[in-house]
Amino acid sequence: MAAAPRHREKIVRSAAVLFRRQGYAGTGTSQILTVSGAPRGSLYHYFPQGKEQIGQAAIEYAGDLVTGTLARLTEQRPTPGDVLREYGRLLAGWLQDSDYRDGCPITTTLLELAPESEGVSAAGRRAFAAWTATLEQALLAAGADPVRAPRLASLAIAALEGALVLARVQQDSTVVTDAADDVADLFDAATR
Amino acid sequence: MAAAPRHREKIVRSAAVLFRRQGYAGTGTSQILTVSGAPRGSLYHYFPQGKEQIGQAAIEYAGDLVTGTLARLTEQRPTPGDVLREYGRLLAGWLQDSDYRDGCPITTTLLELAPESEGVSAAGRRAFAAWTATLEQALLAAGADPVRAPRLASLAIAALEGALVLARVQQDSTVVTDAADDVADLFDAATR
DNA sequence: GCTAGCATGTGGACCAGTCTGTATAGCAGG
DNA sequence: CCTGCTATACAGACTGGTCCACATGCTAGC
Repeated sequence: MAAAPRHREKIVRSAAVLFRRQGYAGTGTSQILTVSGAPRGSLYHYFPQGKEQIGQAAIEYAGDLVTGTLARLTEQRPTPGDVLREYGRLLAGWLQDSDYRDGCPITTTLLELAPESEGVSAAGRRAFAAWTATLEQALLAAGADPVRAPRLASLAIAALEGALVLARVQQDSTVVTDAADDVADLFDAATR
Repeated sequence: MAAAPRHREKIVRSAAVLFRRQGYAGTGTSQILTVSGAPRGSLYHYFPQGKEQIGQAAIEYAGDLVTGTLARLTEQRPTPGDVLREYGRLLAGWLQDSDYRDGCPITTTLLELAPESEGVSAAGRRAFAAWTATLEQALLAAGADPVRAPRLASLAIAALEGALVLARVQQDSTVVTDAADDVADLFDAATR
């Protein structure tokens, strides 16, 4: 080895931030390079398949962050309903703090590339699966019906995902906390 | 007047289809022209503010189609819950028929441009407002609590919106019908 | 009722800039 | 000295947008 690989991480992180705000096609590789401070050579050294591979890496990176946050909340909060309520509040706060620019970190890229790009679709599938699995485990641990749990978990992710779109367009994050609270009530009812 | 304006409509319709599948930035004006059969001059004749104005027109066009569908269902189906269940089935069918390419017709463009582009954001706001208003009216007509109705309507749109993203990535439309059915049960409970 | 003039819309050539991706030279560390 | 990485110059395709000559069909004036 030589010259520590300083740039790979910065490229992925910068790409994730930019894709989240302006979308995949709306973000040029040059912009990723400017923001990350990496030279073009490094980009194609780490990502020989080019931009699409960066899209995949960015989704994996951002997806893991969300999974980690959900897992942490699951440990901290007493019930699955409270996990969801708290996560809704977190999302609403981030949205407001960014002037309604930072929505879901993977949705935009996925909508632009899925199902056309297989690699990106697979990364998105893994991310969504991990998120729903985390909620599903929490529901099962709280005594929910094994048939009902996965469906409720998917509903929660879908509702939050959609609420983030509405909130961004309406520049009002109420819909996010409201949706989280409503589905959380369903969680409560299913684990009582 | 002279030379009947043949091309405007075709430009908007083609743009709506393309934006829905590949996103706004991922669709070039040349592609819109090829698909619509219009010449470049016509595009900038009808849309002097260029591509962004087409994005706005495409959102208005697609938004009105959805509003119309929801209004029609509201007349045909006995309860708001049944409207939602039926609409979920329609969406799932369209998604499957298009090999999971045709999701929500306005989400992708909105996520790419909102809140940066004011015109596009406003068009999206109007579309979402019309959709939720249609469901809200149905809920109120069925005797739902005036405080609860708008919130339930927003939840329904958010859940469907998010479910369409999940379904497209997972190439499985079950989540759409499931989400619609779950929220429809809430509609039923609120109008009983 | 003819025609000149005019607004509306068509068709496409063209431009400057940007895009993704390639090629290759240089550099640091084992 | 060889390998992993950095750094930059460059290429070809394509982008959104401008411009202008031309076709079309209504209307005012005679």
